[in-house]
Amino acid sequence: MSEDKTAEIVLSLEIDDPTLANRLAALLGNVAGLRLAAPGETAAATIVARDPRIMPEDIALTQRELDVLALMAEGASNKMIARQLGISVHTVKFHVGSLLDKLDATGRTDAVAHAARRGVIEL
Amino acid sequence: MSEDKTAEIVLSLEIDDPTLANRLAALLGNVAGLRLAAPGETAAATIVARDPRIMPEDIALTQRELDVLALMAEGASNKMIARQLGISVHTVKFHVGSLLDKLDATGRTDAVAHAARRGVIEL
DNA sequence: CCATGTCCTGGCCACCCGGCCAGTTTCGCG
DNA sequence: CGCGAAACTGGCCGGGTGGCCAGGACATGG
Repeated sequence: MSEDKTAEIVLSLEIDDPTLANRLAALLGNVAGLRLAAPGETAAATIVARDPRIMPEDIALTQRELDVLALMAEGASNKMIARQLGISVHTVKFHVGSLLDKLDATGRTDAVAHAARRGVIEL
Repeated sequence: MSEDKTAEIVLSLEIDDPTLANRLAALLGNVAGLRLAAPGETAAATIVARDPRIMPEDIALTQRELDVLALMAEGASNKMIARQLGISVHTVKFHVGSLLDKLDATGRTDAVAHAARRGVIEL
């Protein structure tokens, strides 16, 4: 494969909105140095709709809550989290409770899902 | 706000690789009808590296397991899943057990996280 | 100095979860 | 026609989870 610096950049277009997709395709089709990927072709980059990571405002979580949240996302139990952070299980429960509250979740699984959706944590 | 059909499409560029990012920025900067988003600006679409959705191999999950998994990601309890799918809690547990096994997870939270990471489900 | 917020800990308890055992039905494939 | 895979159901039980009560320590800042 030629690693030519001037090689075309292959872009994959994954936009649900047909209008936006067509306009982008038309626009990008005329750009020298760019090429839209053929179906199934491996692209260097992908154009997706919006970006879920761009959050208008992130939730106000304390450092400790972020610690607990990160370990929760790893599937750690309260006991494991307690050991990891060097605190008691009760304290972990306390932080988990705050998390459920702030993230508007019904359980730890829901909390991790919400946090991931809002970009608070990176899965 | 002018909802002109010919308005510029604002693109956000989120590429870690500096080389690729610079080349794309240079290329796209000259395209009429396109504009790169200012920091913090809401973009119509985002350019990301590669595509996380392109998975070398997806896990072999049965339809029912996918049903259960989807509801798990919504934070639903076994009881809620059972009601939703019209099956017994025991059966839900059965499917959850298979899920934990196939996804190599230690609990339902871990299972959802793994599934999301591998693109099996969309958070 | 006292209020506020964060972090930490304990006990108690109903409920949920996951793993174990067991079984049935239905379906497609060889 | 058997045989396995998938789906479904049951009981049992130890341990995990989440909600409630209570309290204390420590730093920031009004």
